[in-house]
Amino acid sequence: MKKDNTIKLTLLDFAILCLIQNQPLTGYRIRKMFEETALGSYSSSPGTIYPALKRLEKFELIEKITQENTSKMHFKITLKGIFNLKKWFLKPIEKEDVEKKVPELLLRFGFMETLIEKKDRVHFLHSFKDLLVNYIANLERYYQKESNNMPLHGKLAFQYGIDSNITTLEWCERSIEQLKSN
Amino acid sequence: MKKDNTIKLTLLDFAILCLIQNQPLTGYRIRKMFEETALGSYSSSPGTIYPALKRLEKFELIEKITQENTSKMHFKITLKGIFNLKKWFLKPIEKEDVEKKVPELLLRFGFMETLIEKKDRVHFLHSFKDLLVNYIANLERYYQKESNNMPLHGKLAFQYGIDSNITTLEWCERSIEQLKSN
DNA sequence: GTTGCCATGTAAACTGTTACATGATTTC
DNA sequence: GAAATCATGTAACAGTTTACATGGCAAC
Repeated sequence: MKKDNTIKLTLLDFAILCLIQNQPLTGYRIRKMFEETALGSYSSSPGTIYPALKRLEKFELIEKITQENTSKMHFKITLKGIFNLKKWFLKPIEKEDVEKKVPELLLRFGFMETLIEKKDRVHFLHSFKDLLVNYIANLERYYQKESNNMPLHGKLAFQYGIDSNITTLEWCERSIEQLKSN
Repeated sequence: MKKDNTIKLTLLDFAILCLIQNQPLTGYRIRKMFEETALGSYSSSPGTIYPALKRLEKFELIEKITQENTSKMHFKITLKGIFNLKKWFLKPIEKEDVEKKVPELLLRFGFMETLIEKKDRVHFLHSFKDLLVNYIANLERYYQKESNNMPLHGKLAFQYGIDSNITTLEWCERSIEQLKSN
């Protein structure tokens, strides 16, 4: 019996689980995915990936398998891995996520399609949207009050923050429509 | 005589230098700035800030001073610190910065106003813009070719990447105008 | 006079970076 | 047969997180 069964995983760990949720991959393939695809923001160096795979294996979230034809070693997600991935996908979105962890939210959304029901995926976007509306209002309120004391570059950088959150909000709205009409 | 006079600094180190470039601050004030202002993406925990201050002091980029009236200890940027900050502000923007390090570029832009001449600040934005145009074209080319093989969520997440880069591009263009008319 | 904020730190555990190292397989 | 790519790792180092720890000062 374990005292603490909560497993603490990094964003990279989840990204790896996402990648292999549908098909087993070799460590090298995983590295190349991070290096060459749109997932480029995650480290692909061997000193990061191999220790991460070891970690995930230790937690029994992935397992080594050997494919008959090629005899090469692949990593496959386990049931426990699927369970943890699902839990992560469905975790309620917090204020803090919207303010500081948008890339993580996008990773979750981008890979939840096969494991999560449509109504929960739509709910994810609605929740994301609602928090964004609130956050943008706060940013605009702050800007109204403080912008006269800000230097030009400060103002522009702050404006960038508002702009990019509005873009995210509009993306949420369009994505909700896309999901509904699907 | 030192063999290697290149000082390797983290993004947090630069953020601290940015904050104190105009007025000395206590360690606590610096922490609060990261915690409460728009700079919230940088860690504000004491275990991060105080070691960073020690690091910067070791490199002689900041120094401790005591203000007469309050007798409290403040950190002040040194000439060497100013020099390194300026060098960082003026570093040419690379392809990789635009693809993976936009927050760093925004930090540089947001705090370069007092130390960098206007023509160089405009050049920064132009260079940023040009690299974005190219990156967005690549993303769109990729999307055109691959989107039919992508699952819905993959497409939407990828579209988010395109959208947010277009927003950044438009922000660059507007900011160039703002700088010019100033 | 106690609650809360100002203020500064340390220690352990963990993650990630960089560089090194090795060997198999594929391609020209 | 050489070069490039596939493939898997290790070691040293640096930075971050989390938790712990302490004490002064101000406000109510």
